[in-house]
Amino acid sequence: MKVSREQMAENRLRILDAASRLFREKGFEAVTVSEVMKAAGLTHGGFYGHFTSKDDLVAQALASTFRAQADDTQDISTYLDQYLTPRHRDNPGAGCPIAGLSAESRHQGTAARAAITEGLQTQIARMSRAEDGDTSPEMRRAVIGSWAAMVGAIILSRAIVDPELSDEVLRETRAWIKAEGGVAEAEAS
Amino acid sequence: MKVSREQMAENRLRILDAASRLFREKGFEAVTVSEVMKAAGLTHGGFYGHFTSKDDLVAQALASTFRAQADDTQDISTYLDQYLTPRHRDNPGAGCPIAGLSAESRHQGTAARAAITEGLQTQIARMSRAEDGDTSPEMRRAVIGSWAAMVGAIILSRAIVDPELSDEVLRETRAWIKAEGGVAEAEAS
DNA sequence: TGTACATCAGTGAACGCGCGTTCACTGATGTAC
DNA sequence: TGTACATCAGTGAACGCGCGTTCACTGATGTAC
Repeated sequence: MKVSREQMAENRLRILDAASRLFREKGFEAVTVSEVMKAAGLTHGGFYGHFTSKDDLVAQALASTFRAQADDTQDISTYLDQYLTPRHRDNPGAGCPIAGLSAESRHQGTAARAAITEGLQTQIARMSRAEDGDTSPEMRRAVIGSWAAMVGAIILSRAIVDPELSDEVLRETRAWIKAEGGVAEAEAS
Repeated sequence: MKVSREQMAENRLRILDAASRLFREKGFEAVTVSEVMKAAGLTHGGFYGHFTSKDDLVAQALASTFRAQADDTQDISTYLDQYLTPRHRDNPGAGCPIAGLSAESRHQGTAARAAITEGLQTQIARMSRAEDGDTSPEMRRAVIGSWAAMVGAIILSRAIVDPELSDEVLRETRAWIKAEGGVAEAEAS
């Protein structure tokens, strides 16, 4: 049955949110169109009224997730402490889409990879900007290096079965970034 | 037709090598059993004479890859220079299995995840050992942090479509690790 | 404002395809004598 | 050493299943009068 225009717009958002969470939890390929629609409270047949294909959903869900993430501007040093935690590691569905999906995006379509690239670009640019609005090369370098270490540590900690080693990777990477060449240090200089 | 025992052992190795390369290139799920067997010069039907399932192949291919990698003991500082390069980024099939597959291993079976965990464990232990055979906590921390940054940088550089930003991530992460808290520094202390 | 009707968002059965897996068969291997 | 035969690695057609996608249908929406 037909629904109102507002209802349809809300359904579309619910599909995107469900897809974003499921993709981060289980990966693009393991999630089915039916599963996404069911999680959004709909049946699979209506999917193609909102999106042209599963590839299209992947790309739009990524873009939508980055849009949502860009809104909550974070203090960089508290961001690190929230990022490299068992809580983030154990909740990929609500976690960072770069950590959860950038590796798999390599095997996805052009639009999905473009969305990931753009998300990374804006994230790096945003984190590199100091409080006075300037961006020094040292700052940008520290952001890129720290960011690579953060994403890598979450990915490794999720891959590791042994809980002790997994915790150690998070803890030691966090300490290493902070002590040795973190963003705060580049900020201060 | 039946083949000799040596021929069969060689075929098994060819299947494992082809699988290892294809998995790193295209991911576990995108590679089919038929594709692996064809790359090994065989037909798909014979597959189940060597492995009990595709999951079994995934686990055994990973274990075999780590065994091969453990042999070539590397000097750590030259390892970094070889690792964070466009060459490595552009040749995942011959590249580091951790960088290529650890993110996807989360969605694989128990045996595959155990193989990844063990591979990581031995790699960290091997890299943490100084020339005199000792392992200091500082050394281990620097290895874990550097290693997370290296894996993260390769994954990000492969996800990024823009070649300039991709190169920058490799270059700046390499410089950041070296300058700010790399393994060499912990070695020297 | 009330009514008649065209529109169209959502439903659920059905389709085609490719995948992992199975199996009857083939013919070279390697063993028993 | 030579021969007869049981074994079994590899072949390729076939199977079942789940996936993405399509489509005829339903019935609430919202517009024309």
